[in-house]
Amino acid sequence: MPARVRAVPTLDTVAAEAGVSRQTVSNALNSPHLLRAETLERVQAAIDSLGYTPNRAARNLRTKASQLIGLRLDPFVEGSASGLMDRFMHALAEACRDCGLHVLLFTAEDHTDPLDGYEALLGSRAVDAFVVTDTYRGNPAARWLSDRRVPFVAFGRPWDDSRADHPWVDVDGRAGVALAVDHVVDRGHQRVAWIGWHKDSYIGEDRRSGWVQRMHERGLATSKLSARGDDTIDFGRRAAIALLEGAAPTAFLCASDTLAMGVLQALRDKGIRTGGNPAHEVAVVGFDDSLPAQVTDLTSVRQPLEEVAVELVRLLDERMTHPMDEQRGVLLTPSLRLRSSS
Amino acid sequence: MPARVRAVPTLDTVAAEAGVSRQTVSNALNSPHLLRAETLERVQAAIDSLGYTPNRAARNLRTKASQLIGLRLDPFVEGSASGLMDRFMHALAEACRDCGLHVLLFTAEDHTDPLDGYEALLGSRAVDAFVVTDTYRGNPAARWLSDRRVPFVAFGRPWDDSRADHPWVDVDGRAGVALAVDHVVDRGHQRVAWIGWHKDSYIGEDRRSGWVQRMHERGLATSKLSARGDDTIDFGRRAAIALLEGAAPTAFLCASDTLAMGVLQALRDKGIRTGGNPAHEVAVVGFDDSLPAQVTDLTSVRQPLEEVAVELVRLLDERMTHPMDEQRGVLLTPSLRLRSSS
DNA sequence: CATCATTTCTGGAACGATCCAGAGGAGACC
DNA sequence: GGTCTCCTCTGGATCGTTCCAGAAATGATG
Repeated sequence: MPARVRAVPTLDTVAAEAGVSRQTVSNALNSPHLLRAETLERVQAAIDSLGYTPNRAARNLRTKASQLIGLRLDPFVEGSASGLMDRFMHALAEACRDCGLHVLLFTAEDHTDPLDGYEALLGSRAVDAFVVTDTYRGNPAARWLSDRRVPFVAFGRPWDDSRADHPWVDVDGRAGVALAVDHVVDRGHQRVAWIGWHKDSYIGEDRRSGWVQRMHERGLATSKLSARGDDTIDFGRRAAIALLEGAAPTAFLCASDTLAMGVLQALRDKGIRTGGNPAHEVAVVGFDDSLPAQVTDLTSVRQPLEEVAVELVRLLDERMTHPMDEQRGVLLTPSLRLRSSS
Repeated sequence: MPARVRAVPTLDTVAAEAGVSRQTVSNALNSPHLLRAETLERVQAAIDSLGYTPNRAARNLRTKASQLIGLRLDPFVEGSASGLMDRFMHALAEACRDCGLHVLLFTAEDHTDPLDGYEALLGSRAVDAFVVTDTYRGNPAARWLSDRRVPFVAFGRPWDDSRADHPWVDVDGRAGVALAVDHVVDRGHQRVAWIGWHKDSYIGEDRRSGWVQRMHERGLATSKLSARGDDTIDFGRRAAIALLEGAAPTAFLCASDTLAMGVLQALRDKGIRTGGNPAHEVAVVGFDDSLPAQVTDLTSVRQPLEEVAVELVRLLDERMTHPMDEQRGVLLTPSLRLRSSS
């Protein structure tokens, strides 16, 4: 004798229990205002007593929507990753929950193809929209998705595509670095150096411009105080040494925590103390507030990823409900996490 | 005049194009061996020319499966997180791809409730199974899911539940620490200390047992060489100082990179060099190979998360296709990432 | 009371796939 | 030729929901 298994309740089960029609139960869930208060109550009771939950697949089929947001994970680059993705995914999942959405992760089979993976999910209608994050060096996916009228939102500005008209959210790196300049200058530092990335990095130049602009606004010179190179600890170290032997800055602002780690090493090797007092300490500020920054007590510019996620989902939601509306980008301001390195 | 939109192709569209029935197209995709070679080719051509992709929602409805694996993200704990989650999610997404599965992220509304979120996804049949990761202190979710016969696999042993019979994958922390013992002892260290977590942590005691056991196997004493406390940098620092003033170890093995960071700080403060030579250097080994470890050049035990993910998905896949089979746990061995701290 | 508008509820059709039972045809064997 | 088997292919039913058009009940109005 087979075990008696209680069948999973459906709309019809609930309808029978409540003594109404299938459609009325559906309305109780999706448009409760259409029901008489007394009926609604009865249906609710039936739903509760049976423990009914609508079947997602059936709903998806009928409404042609999956309530899923696709997020492509690109290969984890050991060491260079600042660990932001972890925090970002948490924030995104949390933001999605409030709209009844969920995040679906996928990866490319061919990581060198920036479009791989999107088409399959789209064709099978497995996701309603995408969040595109890999915008560090231009973003082919953005244009491709745009051309196909696929709903998506980018984390990162379309630096290299002035025609782009998709919604995006980004963090104002320039403003973040300006904060850092103010911070060290307020503490009395005057020779404030910049260690950043190569000139072809849009993000790098944006952050650097915050340093240049704010330094000039504060009446300070920037010449001979700047270095550009790879995003490695080693470059940070070498750049710091070279600068110390040249213009002898008392503060270093870096385009990344990685570079800042190099600066800290250089200072330690040279026996120079770090801290905020320009008289006998050198200040160091990083960017991203990564785990290493937190651990080494490094002051760092922190991206408001939680806000970013909320804005991304808000834009997506608007895009999906009112596809017509013009949407512009959203620029959020980072904050400075003060620690003992400055 | 509305824009002419090419309708999304369905099975019927393809069937008409290929001059066969709907079911034949379905078979071409799911059971190609049932078709005559010539027919298969014709159907394939039709599929390609129309750019047909099966609709996921319809398939899910009919087959009562979503091909989605649920993964609950618990709140991101600033600082204490070792950043493993990032690498793990990548590995999991990648492993899922090879089985035609995808990862669906979700979060709890009430983070203190270890079961929150599971029921809703299960009731709506939005996911087929779960991967449960938060097994650091017992795991109520495992038993709850087990009782409901929900397919799931745990990353982490069921330490506290001997009756548990669900499949799991874990990393052999004891073996990892034993590797570390061998490493430093091979370099000539004899007084090798352990800095770990409180006694009530199963994982902590497991790792510690690797130290105790292997030390004794190598004929070395462990008494007065051990400290247990919170998983903080500060405790690591204080424990190291206390030990140095007592049994004066020349090597420190730590239950986490966080603790190891504290040890490194203590050594630096005391002007003691780190490295592998017991004559004039103190060796330090961490656990998890986190970003800070990589950045500070700390030798660390590295969990094989990529293998873990593959095994998890393999077990899930087996569980879903042969629900009857008994399944046991899988224990994977970590490796030692050698760096300059030892 | 008759009429009409409004609110409330109903049941058939549809979404796009797979399950299943069976039809049709080719070949084997007596 | 007849019968039986095996290989291919077909079409109706079905999964559980929402859309839609219209029916029934209710209330307002002359």
